Amino acid sequence: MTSSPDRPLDGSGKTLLDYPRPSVAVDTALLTVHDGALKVLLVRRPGPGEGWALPGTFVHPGERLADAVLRSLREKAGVTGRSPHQLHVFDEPDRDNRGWVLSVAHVDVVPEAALIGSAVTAPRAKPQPVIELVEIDAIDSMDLPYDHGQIIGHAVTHIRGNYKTSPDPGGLLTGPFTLKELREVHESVLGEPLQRDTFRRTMERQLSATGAMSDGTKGRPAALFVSRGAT
Amino acid sequence: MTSSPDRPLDGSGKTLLDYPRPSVAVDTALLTVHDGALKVLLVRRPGPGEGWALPGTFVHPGERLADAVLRSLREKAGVTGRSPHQLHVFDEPDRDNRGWVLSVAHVDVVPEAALIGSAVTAPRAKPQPVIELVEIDAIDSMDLPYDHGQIIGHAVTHIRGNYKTSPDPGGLLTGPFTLKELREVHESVLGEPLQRDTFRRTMERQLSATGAMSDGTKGRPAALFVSRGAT
DNA sequence: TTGTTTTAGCGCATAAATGCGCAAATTTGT
DNA sequence: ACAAATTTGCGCATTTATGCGCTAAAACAA
Repeated sequence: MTSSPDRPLDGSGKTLLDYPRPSVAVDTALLTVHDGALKVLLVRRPGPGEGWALPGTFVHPGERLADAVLRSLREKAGVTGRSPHQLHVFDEPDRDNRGWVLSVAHVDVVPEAALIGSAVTAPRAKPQPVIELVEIDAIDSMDLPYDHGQIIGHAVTHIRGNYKTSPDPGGLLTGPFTLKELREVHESVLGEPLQRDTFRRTMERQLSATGAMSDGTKGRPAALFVSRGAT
Repeated sequence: MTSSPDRPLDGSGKTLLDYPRPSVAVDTALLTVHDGALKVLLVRRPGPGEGWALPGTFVHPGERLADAVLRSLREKAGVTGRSPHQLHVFDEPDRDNRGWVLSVAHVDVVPEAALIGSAVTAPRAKPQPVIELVEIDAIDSMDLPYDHGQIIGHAVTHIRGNYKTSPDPGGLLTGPFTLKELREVHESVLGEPLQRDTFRRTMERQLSATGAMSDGTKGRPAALFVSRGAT
């Protein structure tokens, strides 16, 4: 490829395109809660190097990293409407046998309900599913490619840190929720039980009561809340 | 450039080199404490687009991001022996008029003593210095290029977070130190006074007394400490 | 020897945080 | 009407954290 005539030349009379450049990929640990446990979404890689991996893609020209993440989640997993957060750039020069590839790891959280209609729940006409949710504790025994195991570790640490102080920062609960629902989703993410009063005191100042009560339950209906400042 | 014959082909018969790729740069906010204030190291950019900026460079093939950071600190500022931490990838497609450039922002901390002999303190034979230390509060009025102002903001937040809980995690104090010296360097980084007893209680469990006392002072000599787990 | 200087340990009052048992409140079921 | 179920507010004891004045300790100066 020849130099672009409309780009500035440097001190050696060259443009950026005259120098070797890496391919840049994005990989995303998409976390959700299913059956009371924190899980990560894996996709099946076809062809050589097949197996389970995090959804990812190479970044296209003119594309933001987050846009590449969103494209890969849609194309590989049928998931839309996320807002990924950068974690770390994995830069081992020989991490990919195809050549020099940097991977910008991301993390995002998705409510289980948003996976309805995605490849997770599509009828399994094929003998093997293209996507699955895997419990965090089962990742170590899966032999994922590249640094995907490390990416998941980073992601879990990051998200659990957020869940220590803020009410459902990942938006796992859609719509108003009760204090008990909030605590339970936090317990699922953090993987440990939480003391009811301590949890309530931490969260209540960041919540707004909706004035409505939960319904359809035997026993005292619980008050419904939304997060303050949540859109 | 033609495809490399020894690299795997993808489903379209192409290698990675057949696809457009961005240039990847690293930029580093190198922080230090000087005269009791937190400062960032800026370097002078020659030629077009001259002015002050964070030290940075393009990543070379086979090079880790941290190695590129170290190379840029050595070449642009004469600083060696650091261990940079990744902060964030700045990925605005048009952030650089030379073409598609991603910048991986880093942060590191350097003791003022390690700048001795670097370009900071070299005799100023030229009419303009090539390097300077700028107080954090003065950055907003400097009109730095690209996203360097944001990088500095991220870096300061990150480092100040570390200094809230750990004794001198950036290694600004070289060798054993007194509790007062430790507190003073923390106050310089955080930009606010700290309560003596509260600070001591937070830090003392992460410190080992050396058994030695400071000397050469009038008044009671203070005990000397090192951080636990510090190399 | 005494006084001054400097550092920091500590007693203590106060404030804040935590965890738990109890029961008020509000529903459904009989 | 009463019982059962469920949620959660709260009183309270306990634990933990904070800030400050006082002074012990160990140096140097006179």
